[in-house]
Amino acid sequence: MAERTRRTPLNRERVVTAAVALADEKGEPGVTMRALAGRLGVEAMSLYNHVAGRDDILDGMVDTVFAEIELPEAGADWREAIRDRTASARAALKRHPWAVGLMDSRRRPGWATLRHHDTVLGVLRAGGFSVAMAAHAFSLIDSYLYGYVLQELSLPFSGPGDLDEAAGDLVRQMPEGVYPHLAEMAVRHVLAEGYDYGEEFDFGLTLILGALGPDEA
Amino acid sequence: MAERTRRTPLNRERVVTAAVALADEKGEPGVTMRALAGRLGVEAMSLYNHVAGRDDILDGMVDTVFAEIELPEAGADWREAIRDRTASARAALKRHPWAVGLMDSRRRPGWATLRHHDTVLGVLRAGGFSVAMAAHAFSLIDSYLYGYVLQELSLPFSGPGDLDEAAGDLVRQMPEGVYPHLAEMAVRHVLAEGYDYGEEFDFGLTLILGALGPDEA
DNA sequence: TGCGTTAAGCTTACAACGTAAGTGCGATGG
DNA sequence: CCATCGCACTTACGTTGTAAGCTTAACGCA
Repeated sequence: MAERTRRTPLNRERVVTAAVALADEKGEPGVTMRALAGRLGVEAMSLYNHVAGRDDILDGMVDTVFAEIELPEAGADWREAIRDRTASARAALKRHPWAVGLMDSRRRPGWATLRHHDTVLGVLRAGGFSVAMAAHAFSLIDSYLYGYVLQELSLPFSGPGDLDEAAGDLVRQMPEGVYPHLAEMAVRHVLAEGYDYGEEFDFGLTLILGALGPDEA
Repeated sequence: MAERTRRTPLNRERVVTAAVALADEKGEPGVTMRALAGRLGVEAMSLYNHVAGRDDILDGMVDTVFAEIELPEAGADWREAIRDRTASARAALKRHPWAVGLMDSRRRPGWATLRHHDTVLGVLRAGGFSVAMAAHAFSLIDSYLYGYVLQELSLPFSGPGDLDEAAGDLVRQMPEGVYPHLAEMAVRHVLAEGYDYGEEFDFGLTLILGALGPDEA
């Protein structure tokens, strides 16, 4: 009787949540069935009572990330709404750096993902976009968002002004004059004081949002 | 003496090339050291005489994809040049669908990658872009490109007008009216005759290229 | 000609992975 | 009180990347 609540019951959500935390700490390959089970105080095979397998867990993880993105309010100005939701999405994707890498292998969107996409489309439609134009805008904005984060993650430097070790090696190995424009960019721009790649994002988003608009045709 | 050329000698390039072919056929997880060795008529451990390990092979594969992208000619109009190279890049990334998924985990660009980036920067600089503006443009264009391909690959349909099985299930399971805008988009746009997601790409690229330009400041 | 060095194959072995199969226990419902 | 069943457990298998060591063929030089 003293052990009535000896352990909180497992379920799919608890498994996926633990998997997200584990991936945040050790990266996506760190999410092994045994490690995940260990963190939940359970043996590996017990997880199969709640999820279909590792792949199912990865699907759930991606959906969890989408669930973290703040949905825009329906009433607001569409540009404002898209800007907010894009910032929130970018933050979520950087908080869980494994998410972008998983996206291209997941073919089954979860309900949070669907809900998110539906809401964004709703904002555009409410802003006066035709169905076709909303599709264009949606594709363009999200392509930019995902692609930007993808590049951000594979950058050889992490913060303003500091290259990491690998990049340092690379630059040092670069024979003089072979990649002149790359060298110019590195020296005169990226390594210049105060540069932050994060600000690059706003430039592109502003350009895109400025050029986009509901069609009058 | 009859066996002088009993087998063509192995080297890093042959290993990586075989890995690319294997990944094209079986996907990235299909590239196992044993399978790869088998295709080269060799045992798994022999590969380690030519590459540092599986990770090194993956690095090489990504660089191979960049090597396949046609470099723009230096003299041409920058918009034309960027458009051509973007089309070539998109084709290469679709020819090797595993490449985008690998990009975010590779931190060591190969020389083909560097050469490619350098040439693109060169085109922009020659077109009159300042260093800072070239960085903006480069980031924006490539983000769009990679993000677009990423989305394209995770789409639940493959060609115009046909959903694949998983997507069919999904649409059927969608409770009426829960994702109204998604449903509208599916019915009135995506599933409409003649729709091809590939054309979506040009819309975004044209918009971006139209809004970009060398700075006069 | 013969010998030492070296490059690049080979075999063996191991820990860690995902998961199929089957066992056992504790709570719940008739 | 007993049957059922959900859920965790143990065991086991095939596959993975790769460390360690062995073998052999080619080559430089005495």
